[in-house]
Amino acid sequence: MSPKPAATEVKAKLIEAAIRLLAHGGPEALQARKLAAEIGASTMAVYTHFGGMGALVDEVAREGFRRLSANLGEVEETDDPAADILTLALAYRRTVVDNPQLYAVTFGQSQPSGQKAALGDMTNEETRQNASEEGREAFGYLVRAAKRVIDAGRFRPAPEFAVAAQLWSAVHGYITLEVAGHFGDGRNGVDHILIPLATALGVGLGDTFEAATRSAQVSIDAWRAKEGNIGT
Amino acid sequence: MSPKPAATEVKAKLIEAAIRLLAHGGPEALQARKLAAEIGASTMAVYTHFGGMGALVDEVAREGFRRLSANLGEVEETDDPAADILTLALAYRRTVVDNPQLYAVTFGQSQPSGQKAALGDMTNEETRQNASEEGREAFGYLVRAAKRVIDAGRFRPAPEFAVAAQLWSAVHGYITLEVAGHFGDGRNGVDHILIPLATALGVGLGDTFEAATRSAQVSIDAWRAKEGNIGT
DNA sequence: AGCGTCGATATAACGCAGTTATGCATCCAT
DNA sequence: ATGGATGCATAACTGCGTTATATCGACGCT
Repeated sequence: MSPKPAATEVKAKLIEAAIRLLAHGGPEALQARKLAAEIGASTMAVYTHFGGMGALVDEVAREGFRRLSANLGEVEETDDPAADILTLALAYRRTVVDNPQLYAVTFGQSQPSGQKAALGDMTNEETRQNASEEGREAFGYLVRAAKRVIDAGRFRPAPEFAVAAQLWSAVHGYITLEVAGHFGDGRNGVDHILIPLATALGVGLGDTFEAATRSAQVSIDAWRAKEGNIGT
Repeated sequence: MSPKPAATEVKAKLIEAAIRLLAHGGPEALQARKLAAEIGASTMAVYTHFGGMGALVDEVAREGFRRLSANLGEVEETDDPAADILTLALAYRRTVVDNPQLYAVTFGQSQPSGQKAALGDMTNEETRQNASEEGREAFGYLVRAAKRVIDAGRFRPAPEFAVAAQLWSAVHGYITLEVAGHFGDGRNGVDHILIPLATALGVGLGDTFEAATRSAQVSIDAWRAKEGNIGT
């Protein structure tokens, strides 16, 4: 019937369709039958290529990490590494805010309809490791940035992993809560919470208040120029 | 058949059973049929008392917030408000770590099996508001603590809501990531990430490094005495 | 006290999700 | 060219939330 459509194309098209449906209809739109209809195939496609919806969702989660990594990778390293950290934070936020549904899945915060659980399967080492593997690359950008700030003498000497983990906690926590709707509209949250948070954390990690504020302003100016000062 | 079992007892028993099953079997154990069997009733109990699984899960989420509030409320206010903040953070963490499945539901990170979505229904104002209402009380403890630190002159003058939101972001982010398994075992994460993070944020918010470190130590000592220095 | 009404529940069935069984059609190797 | 293997569509199976229906018990009124 179908003239053998380029083999593994189907797999990619399924993930692509999954992310598209996810963005529009939310997690409940992520269903085998809907996905199959979307790419003009039967539900069997899900099973021949992934083995089940669970594995497909895992792939979607990994793709989210990949896109996050890509977006963080686009942040150029300037000669002000402290500013780069806030720029990374803002890029992190933009990525998640632009597609909250995808990142709800990526961070395991939402498990669409089927069986497997988010935290329930944290005993499942394999799944956890796989997801972390992809996440580690994204985290790597923070580690690298942290090292540069320390090397520049702006942050106190410390293991860059621990410093990056603190930055990650703050930024990830902020974004999670903003997307959950706890901080009013996005612009307000960024101005009054995320930016002060990043600045304060920088100061606490060793930067001077003045230098941290100046670096933040540099990053903010670039951000406003890029994203436009109005918006989500 | 049943001698009219105290009317609204059933509702409470359902939520209780839900939390118990959740803790053991994860989100996938949160099913109408399992809940009914657990309390020795039929699935109709869910519908007469809640209207559906969605509303029951919402109630479970609220109960999670109530327990969190209760645990935060048990933190006494000492004459070192900066130490109190870390104590609150540690109590927050303990609450979540002791029952990660419950708080995955509470924070809307996991939607067991049925229909409604976590972030998908963030357009549903009512649900969002209700959940936030209960969460606001827990958040209130942070706001109050933030105000006390500012009033004591340890933090720079600032709107206490913004300060509390920054603290909340950092702590919530850390806990989320620790529970997701990104920070190795708990003790390691607390020592190398959460405590330095809280201390650094305190410094950035206006405290001196020495005072912040001293206050942190006060809180840590109390924590170790209470929880025992070995453990999750 | 008798009777009617109403609310809660058990039973059973419905709809829709993931999944699986089966057969066919297409492609590759021999 | 033929035989096996692979991908896929169809259709049936399971288990979930949910709903329809009938029944049972309690309460209020006369």
